[in-house]
Amino acid sequence: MPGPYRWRKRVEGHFCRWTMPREAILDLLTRTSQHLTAKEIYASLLQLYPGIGLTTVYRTLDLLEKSGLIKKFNFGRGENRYEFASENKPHHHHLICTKCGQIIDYSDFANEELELVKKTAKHLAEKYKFIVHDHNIEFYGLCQQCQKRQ
Amino acid sequence: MPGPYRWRKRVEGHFCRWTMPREAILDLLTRTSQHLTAKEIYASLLQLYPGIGLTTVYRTLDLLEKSGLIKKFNFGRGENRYEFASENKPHHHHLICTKCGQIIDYSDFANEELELVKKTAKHLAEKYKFIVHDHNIEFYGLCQQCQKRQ
DNA sequence: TTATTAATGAAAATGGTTTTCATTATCATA
DNA sequence: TATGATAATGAAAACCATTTTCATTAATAA
Repeated sequence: MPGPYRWRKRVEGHFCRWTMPREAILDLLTRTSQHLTAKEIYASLLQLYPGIGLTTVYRTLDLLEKSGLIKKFNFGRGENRYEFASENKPHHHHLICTKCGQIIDYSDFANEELELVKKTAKHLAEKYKFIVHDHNIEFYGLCQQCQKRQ
Repeated sequence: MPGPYRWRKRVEGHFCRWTMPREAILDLLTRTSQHLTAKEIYASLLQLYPGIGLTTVYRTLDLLEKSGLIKKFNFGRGENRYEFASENKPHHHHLICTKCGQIIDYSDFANEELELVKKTAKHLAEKYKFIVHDHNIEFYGLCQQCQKRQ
């Protein structure tokens, strides 16, 4: 684990207390490009932080999500997956292979997409009086490898 | 339950045998505009078909989904929800209230959206050698009622 | 009508996630 | 820099949607 409490300042106001497990979980998510499950995070941290509990991982992920620092996704495979959400990180969506579960981030046509999304959100706000906070776009199909071994 | 086996013809080729539970489940999904869970379907059918088992509901939903007659959604609330998928039914997506879970179907800007989706799918096929079979767009936010009682 | 075997339903198992509760550790205050 | 209030933790149990098992039932081809 890196120097303790590197994230404390970035996180101020969101939490009563900043602790080692919280630091470790957030730090791991900022360092990976993968979309990890709670169990994967737990397994990964267990090496550096033998005392950590899976319960704490779930609780911390919940808190981090509620404070907007990470995003939670369910790609229809039974478990939730998490990724770090930064203002700096480019807006992106996901390609999901329905065979092997591989997830690819893409951000192509982000401008056109954002334009349509904004327009739609505005329209929906008027038509349904629905306030849009977030949106999600995903494509399902087969990745290159799974096409071959089909 | 309506006349038995009304759906048999529409379903030919997808199943070895067409049975009462299958008829009842598919029929229910074609008659509702809601996005039902397995348990909701089970509870609803129990009145008309007292012998039915929840296991059969799950198994049938699985088969119906695999044969493309229904679609499965996970709106991040722990259970899957199902809706009838017909060629006649207009292409639509969902607004999900993050507070009460209400789901609204919308199909505004369907043409523009489909255009962008097609273009993106084609681009992704080239760039990532990924074959797109399906896509999903959803907006998360607050419905009118939940804005008031916020 | 019968035989084959797919489909069913009850009960048990599974697996991701949440809750409970006694213990530990953070941090504001002295 | 102690200290005390209480937030956070971890282990175990509970929860809950879904899947599996297996003996029984029922659909369909012959």
